[in-house]
Amino acid sequence: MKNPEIAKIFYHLALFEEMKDEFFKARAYDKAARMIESYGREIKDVYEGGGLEALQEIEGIGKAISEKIEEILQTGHLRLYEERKKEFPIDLDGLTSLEGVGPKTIKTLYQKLNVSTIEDLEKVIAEGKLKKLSGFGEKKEQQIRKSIEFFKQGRGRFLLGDMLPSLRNIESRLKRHLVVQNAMLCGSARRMKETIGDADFLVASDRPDEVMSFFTTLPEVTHVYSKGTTKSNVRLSLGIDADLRIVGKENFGAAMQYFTGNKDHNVALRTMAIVRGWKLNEYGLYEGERQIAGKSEEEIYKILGLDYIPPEMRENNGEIDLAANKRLPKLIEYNSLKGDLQVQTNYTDGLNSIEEMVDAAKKIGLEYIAITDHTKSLGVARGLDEEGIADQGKDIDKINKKFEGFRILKGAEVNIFKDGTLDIADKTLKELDVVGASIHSAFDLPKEEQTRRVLEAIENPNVDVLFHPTGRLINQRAPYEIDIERVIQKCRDTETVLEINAYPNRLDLKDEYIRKAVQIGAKLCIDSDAHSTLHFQYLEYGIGQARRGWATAENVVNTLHVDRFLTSLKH
DNA sequence: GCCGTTTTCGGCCCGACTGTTTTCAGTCG
Repeated sequence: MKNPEIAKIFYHLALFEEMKDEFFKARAYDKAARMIESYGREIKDVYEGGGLEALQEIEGIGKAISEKIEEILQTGHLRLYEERKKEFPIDLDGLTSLEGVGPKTIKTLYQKLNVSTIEDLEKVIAEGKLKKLSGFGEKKEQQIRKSIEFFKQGRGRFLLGDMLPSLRNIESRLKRHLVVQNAMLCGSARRMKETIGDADFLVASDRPDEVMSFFTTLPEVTHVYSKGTTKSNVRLSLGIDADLRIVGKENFGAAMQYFTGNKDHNVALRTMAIVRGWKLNEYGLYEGERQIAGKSEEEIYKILGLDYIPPEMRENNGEIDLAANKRLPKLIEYNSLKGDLQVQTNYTDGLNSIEEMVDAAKKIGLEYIAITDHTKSLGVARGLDEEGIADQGKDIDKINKKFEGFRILKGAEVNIFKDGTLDIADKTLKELDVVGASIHSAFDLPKEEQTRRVLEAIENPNVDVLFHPTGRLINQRAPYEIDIERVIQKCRDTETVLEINAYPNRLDLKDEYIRKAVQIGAKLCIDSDAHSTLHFQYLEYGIGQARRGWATAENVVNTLHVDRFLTSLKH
């Protein structure tokens, strides 16, 4: 069983415990579920490698939960979970996804009205039974009805790249508002997480009423869930929900820290504060009544004895220990890329000409790009054959003469056949500056076969880069089955570069694999996979992902100037 | 159920908003 499925069982156990008023057990299950869900390796592999003891090494997993995991892995289910489901045969995923409906409401609905699904809930509302329950009323019924409506419109996590431009636009309008002293988009967007569930805006102002009215009446706002003096929650026309929190400017840093998260990182900091006899909340760090930090994020980390931790690292994955020991890596900076190694043009499925792509690349500060159009076995993209590649090379030679201080590199995105061979002859590949290899067919090979296929391609001395190494499309297609650790290892051994594809729905490698690559010293690059001049802006998401994977500039080959970059490639 | 820089027992992050409650419970982040 895979991590998300195991995590789900514990999330559900947490809900059941909460229904039974066992809050601390619930918290323990919830924490274990979150750890499992975000764990870098398959829990199954951890267990098979080191048994119960290895499981208990994971924070939040002790004796009882490790034994439950063992039972799940050995038998495929958990007796306790089956019993709870019998006791409360309820569609938890459905009902908990309704805003304003939590475990207590679910329990009451089930026990008093026999509601176990959203459909049941709609029915008792229609029959007028809901508002007659004690603790429920007209308003509550309205709220739930509205939640059901929104649920049906579809919710979920949104691609960072789909949301960030619009959210930043709102952020900058908040910033410019006359009574706003400071404004910031926090939450998972600030951590540059590949997908975000909602948007968290933070504002410093001493006239919160005016800001709150401004925010809740933005043209993008389609519904106001709640509006208070310091906090409100709305739905935006983008489909995503947004929170606004308003604090005084003396609290802004503490609030930034708090609303950037993640939750586990915050809990760890709060615990550090408690150990020192202090209290940390969104208003500041307090010794008794006295605020000892809060104006800036930096001072909070400093007083807690930590180096400043960049938002992208705040996942409680060991960053706090590193910060305490002054050993945080110096993450790659957002403006540090000199080149882009995957660019398509109108020779195949790109929209723009080579010249247009060069102009756009220059505008965002790049010094070189590799033109890597698709190759012949990708029929849908009208991929180039050996002759087409040679012709394009001649064109590139001509165009290169037109641009001062910019270099167009010759490249290709070649396809890896099922047997690990490539669709372009080695003789042609040898002439190119940058050869990227990728999988565009037979996504569903068994793991061992898929892994061998990719390892074979990496061993080809002409292959410089492995493009989008796991093939996933976020929210659309699962990664293909592959032993990514072996692939990373082989890339290091052969000096093949692993791509971090910055396209918003790829972000492939993902953060935890980047960390693996960084740990063992494999080389990385960050590419836009641009199919149009507009796509170079995606590089920012790739850098964000690299930072989430703790990569430094030294780990990323396209931070090098062009000549040094070319000599860094394998020969 | 987890965990240990006061601890192997006795704590467990903390505050805002809403609704139905006249002092608080539930939910959310």
